[in-house]
Amino acid sequence: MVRSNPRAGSKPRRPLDPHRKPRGRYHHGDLRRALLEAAVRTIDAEGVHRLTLRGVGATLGVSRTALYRHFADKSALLAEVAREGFRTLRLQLLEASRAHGGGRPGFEAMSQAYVRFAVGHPAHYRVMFGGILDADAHAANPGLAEEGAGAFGALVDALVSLQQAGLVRRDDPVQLAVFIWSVVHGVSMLAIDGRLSRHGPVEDLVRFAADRIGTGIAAS
Amino acid sequence: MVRSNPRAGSKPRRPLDPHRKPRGRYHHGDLRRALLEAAVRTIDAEGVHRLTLRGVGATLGVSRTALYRHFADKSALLAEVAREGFRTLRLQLLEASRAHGGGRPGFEAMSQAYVRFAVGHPAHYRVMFGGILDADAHAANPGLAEEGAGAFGALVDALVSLQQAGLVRRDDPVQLAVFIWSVVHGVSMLAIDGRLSRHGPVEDLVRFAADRIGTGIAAS
DNA sequence: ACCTGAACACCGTTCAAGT
DNA sequence: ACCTGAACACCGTTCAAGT
Repeated sequence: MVRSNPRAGSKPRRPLDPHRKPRGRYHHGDLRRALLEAAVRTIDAEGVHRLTLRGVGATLGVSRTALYRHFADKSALLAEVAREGFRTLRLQLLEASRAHGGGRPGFEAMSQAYVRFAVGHPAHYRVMFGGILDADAHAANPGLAEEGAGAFGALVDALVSLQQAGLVRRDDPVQLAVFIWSVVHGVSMLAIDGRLSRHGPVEDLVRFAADRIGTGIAAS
Repeated sequence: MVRSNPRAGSKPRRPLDPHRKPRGRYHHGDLRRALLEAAVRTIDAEGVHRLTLRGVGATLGVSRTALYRHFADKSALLAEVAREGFRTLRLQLLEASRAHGGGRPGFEAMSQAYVRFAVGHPAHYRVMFGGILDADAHAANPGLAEEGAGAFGALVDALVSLQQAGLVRRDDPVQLAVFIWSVVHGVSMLAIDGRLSRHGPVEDLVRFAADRIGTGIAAS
């Protein structure tokens, strides 16, 4: 996969797809965007620990240090990947909720959408939640926490609606949301780890969980 | 933290604690054991991504390749760390169950014990569940899956007891256990990530979750 | 502004050699 | 058996230099 004879040929760099470079001498239309997308692609295909800056550079036909014009370091790249992940997740949760109206069906649809996002983008999800980003990375990218809070907020809002409809007990909606979040997060993580493969389709487990939770948090 | 001037001095290796070497010319009483413990220590103190083979070697006053006598590679070391983690987790679950008898109190005690283990050994827990180990690592260490199944089995057994006592609805106990597992795993992961720090003590969330689940899975 | 190549200080892993 | 030092093929990051 990698040339085994270092510094041998003269300049056989730039492995693939030079058509990626739009025009202009040597800059992309939007290197930053391209970097982000390439990172997500290799992360989802091969896992975070396989992502190398030199690799994404090569994929884009760009030097391995070009990235530093757009991100402080590797960690900043990953933080941005996570931020966009939270944004996408929030949009998909809202869409699921909208498409199914409120009530129990809407609640289960959101749960399914959450787990579907995680299972559909396992490595992306892991960058968001897998402890890959440290405190410094969070501090350097305030938008990350914001988007994370936004995704969580979608859950809280849905719960509040259910409470107003008299479908859910009037506990603190934040505590309720944290509980629900734990469940879908737990299912997602176990599914991503392949630990649920012996136990039938994940959708079935999500449905079962949503039913049991529904009973557990129903208004009395 | 690391000497910045490479290959300068003659042999200022062996940074700390030569008293660690028992006797004999140059082997430990049990290098394998020492390696495992040193790995867990630095993992819990600094995180998995900070664990280097050269580092644990130096900590033990041993060459950086000595490890290869006891483990195939870094991944095999981590797999063994995970295996021991599952073993400890299972023992702590059983102990919590035993100490509180069956019933709801025993169930909540197990839940608390699970999350306590995770929060008490965050990086260790992440090696077990964080997707650090790939399929090859699992294939190379069959005991890992066994211990994982053992820990899960403790949960299933507890659920079966609750069913027999008429306290839990008679769904498939494995499906019930997977659901419960998702909840405690989700709480653990979010707690480890520091995402619950704004929402009060984790114990409170676990108690709340156990209550709501208890209602949700109660025998009708 | 944006990009490059060379250099630096790390890694994990292999291997011939020592006892 | 168990351990070592040197070497190899990688990393992320910095920096002077190019356009």
